[in-house]
Amino acid sequence: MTSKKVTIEDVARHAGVGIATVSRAINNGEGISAKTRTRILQTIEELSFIPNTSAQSLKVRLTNQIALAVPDIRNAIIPDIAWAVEQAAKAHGYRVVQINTAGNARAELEVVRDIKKLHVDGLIIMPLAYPKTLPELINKAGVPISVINYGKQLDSALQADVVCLSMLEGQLVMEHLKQIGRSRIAYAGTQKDVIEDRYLAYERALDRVDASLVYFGDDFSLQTGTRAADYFHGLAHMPDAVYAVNDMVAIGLVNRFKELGVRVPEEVAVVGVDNNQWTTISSPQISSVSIMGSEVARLAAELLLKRIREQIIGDYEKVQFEPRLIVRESSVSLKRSSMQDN
Amino acid sequence: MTSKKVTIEDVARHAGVGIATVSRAINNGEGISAKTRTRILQTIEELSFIPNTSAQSLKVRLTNQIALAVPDIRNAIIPDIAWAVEQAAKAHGYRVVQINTAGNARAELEVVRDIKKLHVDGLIIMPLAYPKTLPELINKAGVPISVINYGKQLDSALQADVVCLSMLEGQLVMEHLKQIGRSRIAYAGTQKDVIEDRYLAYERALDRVDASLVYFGDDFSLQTGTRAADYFHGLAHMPDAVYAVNDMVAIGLVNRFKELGVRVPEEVAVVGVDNNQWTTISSPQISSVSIMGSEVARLAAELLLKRIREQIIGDYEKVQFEPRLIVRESSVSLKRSSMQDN
DNA sequence: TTTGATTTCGGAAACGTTTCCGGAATTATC
DNA sequence: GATAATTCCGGAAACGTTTCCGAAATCAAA
Repeated sequence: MTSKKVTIEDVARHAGVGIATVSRAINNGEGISAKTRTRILQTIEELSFIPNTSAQSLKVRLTNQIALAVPDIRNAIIPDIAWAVEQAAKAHGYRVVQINTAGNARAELEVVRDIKKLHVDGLIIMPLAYPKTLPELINKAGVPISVINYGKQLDSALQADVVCLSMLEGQLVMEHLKQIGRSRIAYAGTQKDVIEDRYLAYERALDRVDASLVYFGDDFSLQTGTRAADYFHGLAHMPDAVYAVNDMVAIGLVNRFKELGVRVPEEVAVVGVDNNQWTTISSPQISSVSIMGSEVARLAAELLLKRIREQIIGDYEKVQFEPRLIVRESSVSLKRSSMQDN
Repeated sequence: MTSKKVTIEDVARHAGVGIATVSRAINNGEGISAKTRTRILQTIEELSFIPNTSAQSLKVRLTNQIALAVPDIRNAIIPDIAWAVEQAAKAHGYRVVQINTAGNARAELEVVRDIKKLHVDGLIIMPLAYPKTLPELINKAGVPISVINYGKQLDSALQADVVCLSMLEGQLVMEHLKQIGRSRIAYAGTQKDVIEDRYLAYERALDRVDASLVYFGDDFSLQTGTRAADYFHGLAHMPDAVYAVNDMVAIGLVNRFKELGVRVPEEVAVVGVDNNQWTTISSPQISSVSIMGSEVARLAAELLLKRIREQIIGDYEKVQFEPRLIVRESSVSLKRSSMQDN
């Protein structure tokens, strides 16, 4: 709209140099004297020249963009993750293109299969559905990939950097609930294979699973928590504790229990996972496990960017963070609340 | 990594045609027979050829990308907005690059000033700081822009599509509070010029403003609400209602009031703005104003994409959505709660 | 000064597309 | 079956950079 496009050639002509020299000036290249550089920089300023990114990308085969594929930016800790990734990327001069897979298996496959179409130098993916062929596609993607993994144990031969929790969240929760003397422990979450490890930890912690104490909803929403509470409340013999797959569900549970006149934590203890900001706002405050979303995301981004920058192939990093249990009112009654395990 | 790059020339050679013809096949171009097209498409499949986006962009001057600049993806309704924009963009074959301005005036200016560097066909910006020179920069950006406006009345000559609320949120809240008989109405928010219109509505609704009833915090967080509650509670003469700039602040307020033994809504009514999902989870549930984030965002995206597609210049749309007040427990005691104004 | 070593610079060839334009092949018309 | 009208196709010129390579200019050493 504003006038005609000004190119590197215009700059060269104005400054009385060759285009190669202008290019060198732009990219802090070698072999250019200080004085011509400043002169060129100055005429660039005057003409308000902006290098054409497409032409640059075409030549250098790098776009300075990475893709971030998450299930749904609206959920739980994902905004934190998106934020952390964007910050890290920006610090390295990279832009982030957002992709929501809706936790849809096909969408997850598609994004890695078609990653080449996306015009990016790398991909950070946080899977939810973990479709069978995902690892295979990752291995042949031809583009550096970092995986943010909250769901499921992955093949250690996966050709991608993987950052995850140590998968001990569930164990932490279950140990805590047993330790405070609960014996009829229920589970509330989504389909068992969605965040598999959270559910598997539940099974592992019990001698035998009472199927009536397991509630699988459609998602991780507040509503799932609400429905789970209704379900448990309708049972002939209610649980005395619920391990919720995340804080949203935990809050939904607690809230509905309150409405139903069930006392938390006296009659039912509830513990969530994520340790999001609402845990301290809910009443009672929610015991939860901190899963360090920002740290995990930042590291995933750093690893990816390093791999891109240094053109590393192979030698993939597998990093685990340790979750921390934060005990609050929903699992321990007031006098002991707000203390924190280590 | 996987083999050498396969280009349009390889496809042409394999299919025994010219590259121009391959290009036509890719782009559903005119002047190509059905049979050669299918043949070419087939060899494209065989060679798993992917057109180089940079080369295309260089030639066509379009990148199929738009930028979305928001204050902070972690806050309030912004995830909803990001989601809606991404969905709309995807439906039109566009990708979204995320930018967080942190509500920082410099960052907001920078993103529109340097939009050309961003490699995008258009920009959706949701300002927060509204720096003085922003409109001027928008006018000379040279790239289509949609503004998602929640903060402040904008010059109607602004050369951008603008989607916003009708700015009646504040008025709705104030009318409601007066109607339920409150007279000492307080305001809790951020600096008055940040979401200016929300505060201005407060002033407009009152004959005179009692400065002691206005609390300006640092942000819209739960903490700001908590601190505001402490502040109001410390007053010699407490307010009997608080209009909170958003739900986060409202929830922070309600929660702290509860801890301080102040009864909501009997002693103090609290109303927020945003109508986010936590309003119904909080206890008491929060009366709030729905600001239709998703609808606003979707429309902003559609307008932008249309402008890009049809290369429209000028003739800018200014659309307003009407907010709706949702009355819940934090402003009206239980028996009358959960009803809904129109 | 001359010579040689070292900087600094410019021309031109990519990079992988799209698209204009002219020519070849096909179809329609008589 | 010849000609005209159409359709289909290919060559080649962009698009705006980066970078190789050789030439020119500068500097150091003799």
